Amino acid sequence: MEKPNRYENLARQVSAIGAVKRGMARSLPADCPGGSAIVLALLKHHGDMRMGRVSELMGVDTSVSSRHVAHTADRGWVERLPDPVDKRSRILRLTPAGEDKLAELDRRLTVTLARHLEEWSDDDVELLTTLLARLRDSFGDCRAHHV
Amino acid sequence: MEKPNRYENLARQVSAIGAVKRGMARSLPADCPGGSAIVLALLKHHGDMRMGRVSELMGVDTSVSSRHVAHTADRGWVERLPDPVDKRSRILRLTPAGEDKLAELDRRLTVTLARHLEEWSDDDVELLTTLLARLRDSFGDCRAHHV
DNA sequence: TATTGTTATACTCTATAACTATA
DNA sequence: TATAGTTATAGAGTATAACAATA
Repeated sequence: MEKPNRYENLARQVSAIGAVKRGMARSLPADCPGGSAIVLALLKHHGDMRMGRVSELMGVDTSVSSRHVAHTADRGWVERLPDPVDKRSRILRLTPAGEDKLAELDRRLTVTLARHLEEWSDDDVELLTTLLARLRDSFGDCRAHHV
Repeated sequence: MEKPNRYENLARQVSAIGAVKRGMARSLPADCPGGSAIVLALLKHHGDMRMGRVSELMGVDTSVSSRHVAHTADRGWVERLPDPVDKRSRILRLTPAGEDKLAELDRRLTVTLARHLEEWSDDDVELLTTLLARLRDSFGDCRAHHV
């Protein structure tokens, strides 16, 4: 019940946002955990990329993204193509089955968000989206071994 | 690389905010995992409360909050007092040791956030904080068994 | 030597279910 | 019967370290 410092409220709200993330995750089908959904969305939004780029965008260690991508590849949603200029690397590409899966995820997610955010204006949704992107950007590449 | 629907960008940014949460969590001391830190912050901000209120504010099942609170109580940061009007319930209260611990967490957190958010104005920090609180509020009590 | 990616292991957080005690 | 809280178990997510293949 005391005077908060400049960041205390922000920190508490960022922590609380985990509840929203879990609410969104509950709209996912049983065969697609959250990590896989993020991989599909990143490939759709940014196009083909290497493994390292996935871990960079997710802000996790490469060991983590490797497992998430393996899950999507096992189900035929993503293919891992050889990189012609670096034989150590692999190029990730969304398959047609992956496109279909992502479309299902988007349908489910839209239903969930439309239900909870019906009173939000388009402008407010966009403003929050922009600020979150900026926050993420301010933290830079915050994977553990880079700190 | 296609036209996103109304919520696609927001969903991706909410997912990405996990990286910021992990970055903040790395500023915590070894004896205080994130769940314990949240419990201490909630008691400081909202004052004494029952177990059920903690799970409500954290947006998790009571089994989860029970474990987090137990961790803080084991270390003497929180005491669980009997509720005079309901013998099933327990009232949680921050101890002086808990106050000290929370002060340490705030110091560490402020250092971390000040480093990453140095280019943010106070107004923008406050705006994002407000929007996050509203987002959390729009999702209501999104614990699993209430959906 | 350094880098890209994979795998094994351990830790944190969470939900479900079964349980105790009390309302 | 219903509710407040605890505990056991299982699952998802992540980081560290060790490793193989290539640059």
